[in-house]
Amino acid sequence: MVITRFAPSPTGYLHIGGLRTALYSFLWARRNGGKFLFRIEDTDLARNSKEAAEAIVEAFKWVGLAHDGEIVYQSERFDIYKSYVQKLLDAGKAYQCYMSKDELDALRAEQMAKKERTRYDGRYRDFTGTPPAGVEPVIRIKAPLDGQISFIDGVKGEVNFNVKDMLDDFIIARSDGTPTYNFVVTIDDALMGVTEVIRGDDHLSNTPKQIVVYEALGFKVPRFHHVPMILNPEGKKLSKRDGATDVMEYKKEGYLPETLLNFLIRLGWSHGDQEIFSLEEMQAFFDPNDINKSASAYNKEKLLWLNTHYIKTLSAERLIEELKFFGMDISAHIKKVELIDALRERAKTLKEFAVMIEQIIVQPKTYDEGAVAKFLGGDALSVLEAYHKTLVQKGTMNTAGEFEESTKAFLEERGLKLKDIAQAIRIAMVGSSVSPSIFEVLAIIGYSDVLQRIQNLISYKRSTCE
RNA sequence: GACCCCAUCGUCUAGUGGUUAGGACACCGCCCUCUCAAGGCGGGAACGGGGGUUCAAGUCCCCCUGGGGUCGCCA
Repeated sequence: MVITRFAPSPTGYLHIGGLRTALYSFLWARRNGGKFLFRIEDTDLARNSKEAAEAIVEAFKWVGLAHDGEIVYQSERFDIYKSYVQKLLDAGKAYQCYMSKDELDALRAEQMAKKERTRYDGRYRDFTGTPPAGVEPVIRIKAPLDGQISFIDGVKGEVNFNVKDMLDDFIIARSDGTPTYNFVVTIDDALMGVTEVIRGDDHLSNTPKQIVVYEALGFKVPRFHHVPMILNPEGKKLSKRDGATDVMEYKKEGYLPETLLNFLIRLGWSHGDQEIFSLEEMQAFFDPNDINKSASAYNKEKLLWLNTHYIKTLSAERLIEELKFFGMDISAHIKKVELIDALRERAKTLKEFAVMIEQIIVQPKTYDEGAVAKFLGGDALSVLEAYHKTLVQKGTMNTAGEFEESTKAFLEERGLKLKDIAQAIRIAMVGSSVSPSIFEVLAIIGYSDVLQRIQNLISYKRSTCE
């Protein structure tokens, strides 16, 4: 049974790097019929907030990655951690260290000055004397003194660390009694039965520490997959300054969850030349052993391209639903499907999509001056008036086909081309010279509103001429 | 600074010793066309450098260079 997990610490929002490792973990568990667990790493009471935890859960919900079981909060498991600290203490595998923070800082400064690597010197490792008064001790684990710690990483391959230049007796419980990260992750991963840990590259050098804990506690070491970081377009580490590292920011910008997932899975992973993956395909093909070793920069153009792809191919129902978030509810519009289909190939984001819809369904309040000057000069206005008259005589019209037929007949009678009137009609309908095919637009706007919009333009033009 | 990781078009990548080094995004050109898109066709564009190994190296080994990460009583 493959059990994976996503374990963010709630210090802020869910960022796209985190979402990517979550996606990978999710897919690998699903592909193997295993479990994908969710844990909130909130042991640092001072820095974590309930809101941040909720924001992460919300973002998770938006992209639609369902986890198995209840969410585990580390802040509710301190008793468990405490018992394991005690276990190590009793077994002589951990000890109390009475070194104060100031002393530690001084030691580090000294080591730094000597250009040595900073490390705890183990002064209380075998201490048996009387502890100094007034110092609350921290608990340190007895790490091996020499040798090598090696493991096979699913993406990096064999990784070796020399104990001498990597490890020291690191702290597993602070002086206030709360346990630290490297200690609790291993306990929880072991207790939750996690078999494969898929996480960011930045944890690679934590791994030997965690292996020390696994071994001290007699737990089975899981398989690790350290996935490379995501870089910003300049090739530097992605930071908050780069903007749009918050998953929910993508929702606000009008990206679909499908887009983001598809984008993220192709960053550092591939399946031949395939670019588009449904969630089902991702589940069928994804294997953490195929993840690239090198970091990858994300590029906005590709993200945007993916979004246009999904907007083009998604069902009208879904699009109508998604558009509501942008204040555009067209679920009651009689031509809603036509509206969606007329615009889906032009909108790059849902945000844009909403604006484009508005430009069609709401009568233009102003007209693009440049377009009016360019396309309504000469006898264009009288042609438009004649066209209006022709439409009035029709009594009613409904489909794009009907509008097209009448318009073509009108033009033919006068020896005109569609070119000669299309832009004038477009300006009447939407106020500018850009829109989808005019016949589709006419059908969407509807017969009576079409007449009115043409009339409006004519009146406007007449009034400005005089 | 120490340790670890990494290195194919501008970007994401294919490539597991023999390829005209393939695809995608972006860019440029042409076609289509009622505008804008979309779409179709075409184009330019890469193995960081140096040594080996081998009949043969983008692929294996070493060095250099460059980039990234970690060195907390943060996670």
